Amino acid sequence: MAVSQMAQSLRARGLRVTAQRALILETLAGMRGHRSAQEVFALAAPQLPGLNLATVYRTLELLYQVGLVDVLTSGTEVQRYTFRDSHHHHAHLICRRCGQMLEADLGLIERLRAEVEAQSGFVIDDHHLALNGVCSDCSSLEVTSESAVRIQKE
Amino acid sequence: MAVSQMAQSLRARGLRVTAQRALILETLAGMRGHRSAQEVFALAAPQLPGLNLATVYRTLELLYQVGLVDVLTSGTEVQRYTFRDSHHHHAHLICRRCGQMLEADLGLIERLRAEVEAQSGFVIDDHHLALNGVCSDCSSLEVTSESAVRIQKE
DNA sequence: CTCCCTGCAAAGAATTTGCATCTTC
DNA sequence: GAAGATGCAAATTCTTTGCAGGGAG
Repeated sequence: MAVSQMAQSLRARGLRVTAQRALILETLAGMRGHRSAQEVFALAAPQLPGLNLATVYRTLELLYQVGLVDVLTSGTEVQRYTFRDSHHHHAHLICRRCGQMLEADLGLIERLRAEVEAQSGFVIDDHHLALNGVCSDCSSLEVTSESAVRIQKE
Repeated sequence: MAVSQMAQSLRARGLRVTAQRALILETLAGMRGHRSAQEVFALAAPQLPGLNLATVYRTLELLYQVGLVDVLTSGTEVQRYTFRDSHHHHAHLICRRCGQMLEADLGLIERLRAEVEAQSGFVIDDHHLALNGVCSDCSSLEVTSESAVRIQKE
């Protein structure tokens, strides 16, 4: 379970294990995809009456620093966190038009890691490859209705 | 020059070329690295009295959708934009502790592109590889002062 | 028993929107 | 001249902070 690993990581740094932290981590771990602090809060709050949004912000940031959680933002978006369980090597395909985000699996990234670590002195524990472009739906739309295409949000 | 390309991209979509848009694009193009809307505004405003921050936000978002500009956010940060000139194939190394961001060049990513395009139907025009970890400075610090290390922001 | 954490509430930022007016095509 | 853009200012959201009380080690 994720929480026991968290306890270890926190204690190793003299940080404390609390009900809030455990709940927030488990909530994030249980959610699919990349979630914002607000989303995590919405789902976790009912489980622990009195839980505060500020605590969620503080905890996610802390879990990120400790390395249990990853952060990313795609397109024009707010900060999003992901639980770091399986090290899945996938890329994110982000469409400039509709903003949709797909995931594409690929196992080639891992190869870069050792190389980069050696060069930089970094200890890399996660990666995120974002590919920007236009998805097939949006690009076909463009061809169809010519230059009359309006740019819209969402 | 960047502006002429912009004119083309905009007109192709029935969008207009204005002094503000030209200035914002040129300003971003002239700045190194990844800049926030606020930074672009600060530098551009003196050039065009009356320029409004809201316009900068609207314009950067538009330039992103049109594909002239890229967006990214690393670690715990605000939205940042970059002018898309040279397609430099580099990765960003982001430290969980101090938040510093280094760039590491590597030319292997390009290979993935065709593959991913074929699989997904996306037309990819930019990429961004973020590698999260702990930089050498921070990791040596940890070893030295043991578990007494406090986690701090910035 | 000592700090670390959390809840609360208020402060700050960062972004977005409505609308009247000015411009580009 | 018509539809698109911009400037302003207000409204939203998202995040962060100061503090006093509660809780983990």
